[in-house]
Amino acid sequence: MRDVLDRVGDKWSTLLLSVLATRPHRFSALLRAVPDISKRMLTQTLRDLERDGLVEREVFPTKPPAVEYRLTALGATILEPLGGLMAWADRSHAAIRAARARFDALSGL
Amino acid sequence: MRDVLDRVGDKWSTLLLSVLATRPHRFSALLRAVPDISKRMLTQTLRDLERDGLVEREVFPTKPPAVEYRLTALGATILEPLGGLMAWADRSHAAIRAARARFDALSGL
DNA sequence: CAGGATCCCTTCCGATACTG
DNA sequence: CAGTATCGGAAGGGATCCTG
Repeated sequence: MRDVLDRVGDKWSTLLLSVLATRPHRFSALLRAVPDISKRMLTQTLRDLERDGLVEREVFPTKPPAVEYRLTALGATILEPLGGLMAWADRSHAAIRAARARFDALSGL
Repeated sequence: MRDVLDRVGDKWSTLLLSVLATRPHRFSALLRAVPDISKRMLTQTLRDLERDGLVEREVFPTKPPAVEYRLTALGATILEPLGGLMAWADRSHAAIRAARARFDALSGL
């Protein structure tokens, strides 16, 4: 249970899942689509998602090789609950930032 | 957006929110209700949740002091989307574990 | 192009001891 | 009871270089 949510809670995982939700992407396309992610973290996060069966990897034996990543059927099922959470975050981020500002102001006294 | 999900992705935060969903708890009660959390992490996680306005803290000036933590109205609103995700995790953990076993078996060749 | 390997710095976090 | 303070090991993750 916890390890499942750990993956969802991972910043890069959620971003990658939402990028792949639209259409399959190649490695370098993901690198461009997700600014600030390093090659290292992209590789590692994709491996984790693949290991969990949320993403699948297809290698085209061209020269130079191309690799495409896409959501699996299982991976597609997480989009709805994940979207619910992102919608909540979107609805609530103003209230959260206000709460933080209030808290920090009181702490700074 | 990311920092909001970071808090949700935090293992202890989600556990504390679901414990507090039933009723308010005192510090020591939370310590007992969430096995394996250290005093340090409990304090820190509660501060973060309080800072974000999801949890509120009430101090009773007794001797020795008692402190009660409860969800705020904002904190209560996250329970539904969070529940959706936990339900997904519950539905999918078998498939995920199977995918992991398959992946690890192929990696070990 | 896609990714493995290495170095190294930073952050996380548990254990322990102390306080109002 | 409900914390705070400090230390030290473990883990996260960026930068860089190398390869099929």
